[in-house]
Parts: sequence; C-alpha cells; structure tokens
Amino acid sequence: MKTRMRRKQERPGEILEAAFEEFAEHGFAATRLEDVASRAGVTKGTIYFYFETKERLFGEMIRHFSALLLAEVDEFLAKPSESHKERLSNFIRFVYRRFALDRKGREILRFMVADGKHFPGLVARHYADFVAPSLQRVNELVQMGIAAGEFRETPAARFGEIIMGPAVLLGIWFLVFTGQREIDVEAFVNGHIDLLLDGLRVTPSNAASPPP
Amino acid sequence: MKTRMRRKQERPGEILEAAFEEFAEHGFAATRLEDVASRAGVTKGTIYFYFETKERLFGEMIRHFSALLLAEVDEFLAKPSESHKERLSNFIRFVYRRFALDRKGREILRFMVADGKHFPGLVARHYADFVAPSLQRVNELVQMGIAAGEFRETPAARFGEIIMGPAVLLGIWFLVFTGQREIDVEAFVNGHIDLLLDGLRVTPSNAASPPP
Amino acid sequence: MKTRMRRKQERPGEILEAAFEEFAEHGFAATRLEDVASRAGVTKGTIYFYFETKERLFGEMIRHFSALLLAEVDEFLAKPSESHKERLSNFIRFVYRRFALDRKGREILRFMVADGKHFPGLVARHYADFVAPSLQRVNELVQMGIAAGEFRETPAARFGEIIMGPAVLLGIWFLVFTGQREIDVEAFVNGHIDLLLDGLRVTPSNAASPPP
Amino acid sequence: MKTRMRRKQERPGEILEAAFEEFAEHGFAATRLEDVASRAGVTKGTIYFYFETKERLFGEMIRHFSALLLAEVDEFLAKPSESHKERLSNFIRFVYRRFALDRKGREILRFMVADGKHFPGLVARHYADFVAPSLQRVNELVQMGIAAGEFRETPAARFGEIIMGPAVLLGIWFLVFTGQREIDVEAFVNGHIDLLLDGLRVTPSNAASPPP
DNA sequence: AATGAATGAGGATTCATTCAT
DNA sequence: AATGAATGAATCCTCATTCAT
Repeated sequence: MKTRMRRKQERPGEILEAAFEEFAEHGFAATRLEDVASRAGVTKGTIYFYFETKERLFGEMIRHFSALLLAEVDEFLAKPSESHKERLSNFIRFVYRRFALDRKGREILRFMVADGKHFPGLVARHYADFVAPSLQRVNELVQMGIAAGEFRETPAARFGEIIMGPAVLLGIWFLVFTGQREIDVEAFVNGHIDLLLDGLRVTPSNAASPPP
Repeated sequence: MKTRMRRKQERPGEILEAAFEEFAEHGFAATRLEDVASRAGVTKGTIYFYFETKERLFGEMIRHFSALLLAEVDEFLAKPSESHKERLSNFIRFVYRRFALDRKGREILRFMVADGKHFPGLVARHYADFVAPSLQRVNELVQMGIAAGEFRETPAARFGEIIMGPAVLLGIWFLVFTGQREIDVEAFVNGHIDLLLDGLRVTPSNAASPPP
Repeated sequence: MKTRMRRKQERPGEILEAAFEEFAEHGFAATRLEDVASRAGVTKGTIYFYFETKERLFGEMIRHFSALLLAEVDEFLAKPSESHKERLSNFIRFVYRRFALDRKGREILRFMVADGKHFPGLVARHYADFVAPSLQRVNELVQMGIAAGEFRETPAARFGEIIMGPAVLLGIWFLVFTGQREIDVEAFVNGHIDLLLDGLRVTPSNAASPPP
Repeated sequence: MKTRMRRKQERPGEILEAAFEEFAEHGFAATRLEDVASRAGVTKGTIYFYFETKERLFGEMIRHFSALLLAEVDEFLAKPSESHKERLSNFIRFVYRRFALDRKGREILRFMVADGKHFPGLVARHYADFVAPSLQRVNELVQMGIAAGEFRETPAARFGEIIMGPAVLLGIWFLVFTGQREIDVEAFVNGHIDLLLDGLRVTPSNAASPPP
C-alpha cells in the first residue's frame, strides 16, 4: 500500500515536528519522549528506531528546522535589489519575518538560549551557519553603502548586532512577554528601519564625524 | 560561637546564591536540589526547611536577585543629568551594565526565556517591575528630548524596545555565543549610542520627514 | 516462548497478590512499593506501568479481592435451602467461612478498619456491595422465619449486625489475638448458632413477650 | 510561676492526648510527630524530651488510655448487682458504653487491629489486661447464672466472645461505617440483650438439651 | 518497522531523630 | 525544659532506554 510506504517515509519528519512542539513547550530537560511519541502518533520505541537518544533527537530537530531557515536565508541573499538602503531594509524585514514573527525561527532562538549550554556543538553550528553569515551580510551591506557614499561612516558599521538588535529583541519579546502587552509589529519594524536609516544617513553635520 | 544564630540568618541567602548558580548552569528542570544543597554547604533537607518546593526555590531566587536589580534601577532613575542626549545615553549605558555585562542580570534574562512558560507569575512580575518601567523611562526621555527640540519626531519614539534592542542582544550574545567570537564591548556600546543619537538628531533634511 | 504475552496477562494479578500480602502485613502507609515489586518478581517501574499510584494499587487490590468474595456471596445466596433455621445457620456458617476463617476476607476487614479513613470511596463501595446486602439478607431470613412462625418477634430482627456480631468478632480475633489463645472454632460457631437459634425460638413463654 | 509549673506537669498528658488524636486519625505509620507536636502546642523537640521514639510515644499513649479504661472496668466489676440476668446485661451495657460508644475505647480497638502487628507487646498486654479478664468475667457471670438455674447450659457459655460479639461489632461499625447508615443504638443494645437473654433462658424445651 | 512491557537509575520530597542553644 | 535548625535515610514516582515479539 502506498499509504503505508508514505507513512514510513514521513515518520521521521512527523517525529521531528512533534519533537519541535514538545521541546518548544517544555524545554529539553522537561520534555518527555512519551509525549513526543504520542504527539507524533507513534510509540516510544519508534522514536528510538530513528533517533539514538533524546539528545540526538533534539539535535536533529534543530538541524532540520535550521536547514529550512538556512535555505531561505541563502535564497534571500541571492535576490538582487536596488539601492543599498533598500537592500538593507529588505534584509532587516527578512530577519523580522524569519526570526521574530515566524514561530519556528523564534523558538530556535529559545533553544539556543535555554539549552545551548548542553549542546555546544549545536550552538557552534548555528553560529557558523546563520549568525556569522548574517552578520557578515549586514556588515557587507553597510560597507557597500558607505563605499557608495549612501551611508556615513559609523563605528556601528562593525557590529551587525547593533543593526539587528531590535529584530532579535522582538523575537525574545514574543517568546517571553506575549500576553503582557500587544505590540504593533508593523509600526515597530518601520520605526526600527526609520531610525536606523536616519542614523546611517550622510548629512552635512555628520559627514566627516570621526567615532568619539 | 554564634555560629548557629549567624548561620540561621545567612542560610537562606546562601541557598539562594547556590540556587542561582545551579539554575543558571542547568536550567530549572535539569538542576538537582542535591547539587544546590552541596554548593550551599547544606543537605537536601535544609533546603526544604527554607523553601517548600523546587518551584518555590526558583521563584524566590528570581525574586531575590530581581529585587537587587530593581533597587539599582530606581536609584539610577533618581539621578539628575544634563542634556537629554546625555540622559538617554547614560540610561543606555546603565542598561548595558546591568542587563548585559552583569552576569546576574543576564542570567535572569535567560531564566525568563528558558523557564518563563512554567512561571507565568514570575514573568508577569518581572514585566511589571522592570520591563514596563524601563521602557516607560526610555519613552519619556525620548519624548522630553523631542519636546525640547533636541530629538526629531520618529515612529521609533513609541518603542523603547527599538532603542534598547542592541543592549539586550548583547546580553543574549554573552549567554549563548560566548566563546564563538570576542566582542569589543566598549566599541559596541559606543557604536550603538552613536548610531542611535545620530538617528534621533534633528537636521534640516529630516526635520519634518514622515516615515518612509 | 509465549512468555512475554503470557506474562503480560498475568502481571497485574501477580502484582495484586503481592500487594495484598504486603499491605496486609504492614498496612497501607508502611508498605513499600519496592517490597511489593520484589515479592511479585518485578521492579518498581513495572508496578507503575500497571497502577498509577500506591493509592490506586491499594484500591484495585481491594476491588480485586472483594470481587471474588462478592461472587461467592451471590452464588451462596442463590442456593435453596430448607427450613428457615437451616437457611439462617447456613448463612452464618458461610459468613464465618468467608469473613472470619478465610484470610483474604479477614484482611479486607482489617483494611477497612485500618485504612478506611483514607479511602472513603472504598469503604462506601464495600458497604454497598457486601455489608448492606448481607445484612439485608440476614434481615430477610429472619423476617421470613418470623412470618412462617418459626422465629419469634424480637427487636434484634432489625439488626443483622446483632445476628452476625460473633462471626465478625472471630475475624477480628484472628487478626489481632492469634497467638494469645487458641480458639476451638467449631465449638465457637456451634455455640453461636445454638445461642442464636434458641434466642429466636418461639416458646410459650416468649411467644408474645414485648421487649423488656 | 504556678502556670509554668502546672504546664510542665501537664505537658506529657497533653502530648499523649494530641498523640491519641493524630494516631487515631492517621494510624501509626502515617502520623507525623510534627503534627502531634503542633496539636499539643509544643515543638518536636519537646516530644523527644518526654518520649524516646515514635514507637514509645504510641506505646505510652495506648498504655495511658488503656489504664483509664482498666480502672473503669475494675470499678464496674466491684459493683454489686442483683439477679444474674441483670449483672450480665449491666456488664454488656458497660461494654457498649466503654468500647463501642466511647471514642477512646473504640479507637483503641482500631489501634489493635491496625497496628497490633508492629506492637506485639502492646497486644499481649491489652489481651492480658482487658480482654482475658473481661471474657473471664462474662464466663463467670454465665456460669454462675447456670449454677443458679437462671440460665440454661449452652456451648456458648465457654465463649464470652459470642456474648459480646455484637457490642464489639458496633464499635467496628462506628470506626468504619459512620456516615454510611445511622444506627439506633438504644434499640441495637436492647435487641442484643433481648436476644441473648432469651437464648440463655431456661425453658421446658431446652432445659436438658445437650450440645449437638 | 513498530510495539509496548519492563527496567532501574535518578531525583523530589518527607520525616524521625539529633543537638547546639 | 524547650526550641527549632539541620540531618539524611527512606520512599514515591518518573522516564530514558532496552528488547522480545
């Protein structure tokens, strides 16, 4: 039967999906494989058929969903765009979309913060695969804008983190404070980009200002 | 010896301190009370003499260290300062000091992200005690600067989170990626403030600019 | 081997049997599940696979062995017998057999006395399933004997407990004072029945006697 | 101060009283000394000043309240009475009063059933001090009545337990089934005595009947 | 491939008991 | 005499992991 064959093929993915939900809900340590299993519609034994240990399951779950994100990042970066301003603001919007507004991306952030200490390999890979290239990209965009005379020289140009900070903070916000206060996301993003681009703008008064 | 009495007074604090270290290292679920006990130099039973459950211990630990932070925030806010620029940048430096560079503040951030779901009461209190007042303060400073003609009108003025984003991100950075890459903190903070103040500066070209 | 499957079927019963022995020996609170497990030839975990908590194990153990008794009571009551005297004395002998001489029945009595306060549901069920119907049965037998002119009217006719008292007392005796003094059970039962039937007998002198 | 002196003197008694309540409520194993202490208005340490261990406390509590009962039994037995019928029924009423209706007496019965196995010495003493003499007394009363021609010869005469059975059963009843059904105690006791005395009555038809 | 019964080490919690004050 | 902080052995219960079927 095809149904069965298809099931078989889909099993690991279903388990990873269930694992994501449970780990996101309870964190690594407090998640019970039993719950992952029943959410995936299988039994504990089946999980062990596909994944050696709870640690491995966690690791592969992260790898799996990271890979999806990674592909999107690559795809995005391949796209051409016009002015440097536009490129930069597009990238920022992309980051908001993927790491703050998208639940998967956000929860991966949580996994890093919550369980990173127990999975140094994961953290290193995540850093190498996402964080470093993304920061690199931001820095390049800014440098290119500076070179083109579109942006001013600023010490912040060395720190993509400064550029991206508010986007990550919004992700954290959703992870922790959802329910405490509503945020008008559109206005937030626009405010961020507005402030940022204004801070990068070349004007007579800051054109030649050296870093303090 | 006054050992007995003196110990009695000190015990809860010692246990809280030990609990902070263990919870910070392993997270709520993976922390063993036995380890907290031996770090505090007592036995398991003693912890239960002072704290009803592991949950309570965690909660009171957060409360304890939060209270210290809260006091510092209040004290800081009481201080007068000169121009609005200076007030704002002083506050930003304060936030870096307390929530990014200081280990206690940083780890409290981790607790919120990692275990907040299990302690909704703690999250609500933390929000009410720190986050809301701090954001409020930032917004006030910006508004006052605008009113004084020192800062321009910007949609970011409504979102203290945008102003503070890079500071929180640096905290996260230390929590997760320490060891992946060194960061020149001084330059980071200066870059942040420089970019921000430039973004808030009133210039002929942005004086009346509407958000793009 | 069918070992696996066969065991699976038998496990719960084996655990219940072991639980009976341990609970009977030590009472609910002082029984260690570990001991139940090793008596049943399994490990602690296995008990929890079949029974949610110690309380549940206790409850289901009672339910299990009560059900056996209940079946016997029902079966007995279905049997026809001759005179009312005979019916009554047969029933009394049955009660001795099941609730005083039989260890299982006796220990269930102990469980009610010793741990009933912690298991009000069990007590209520036991009362509804055994005690009430048995008393009901006794009362019916006596009433029928009275109606048939075989027994005299007596205020004790309303209280099956009075009729059965010595039988239960013998059960208690075995529970508590075994070893203090030997009892000639046969003579005891005969003495009880003799006294009882004589007390119920219709004679010229008591035929119409009102209670003193 | 006299108050203090008096308190000191009363402490052990207050502790025993509190112990009775707690042990009666929860049984030996499930009773916490902490609860006994707070009920007695002292701290755990104080209990250990007066009683070496939990076992000793239990034992002395039983001894204490048994002694009160014992005194009453002795006192009762010293009283003269008229006919043997009356002596017997008085004694039965006394037993009802002391062991079924009186909470202390009843709960001591529970202690024997519930925890007797762990306190064989207590059981033996209880048997020697109460049970044996009481049964002895009942047997004597019946024998004397027979010798006086007031009662018939019956095999039950050897078993005071048969005579007293319903009284003990009523005690058990209150211990276990209170709340399941109300019992009209007065009618119950009268029914018991009526049935018993009728069973012991000498009539033409049973005057010479040998035991079957 | 999948099941789920069984394991057993691990960890939270309880509580009788001790002892410095 | 009395306190109550401290202990630590005991015990319930959990859950990752195994393995016969």
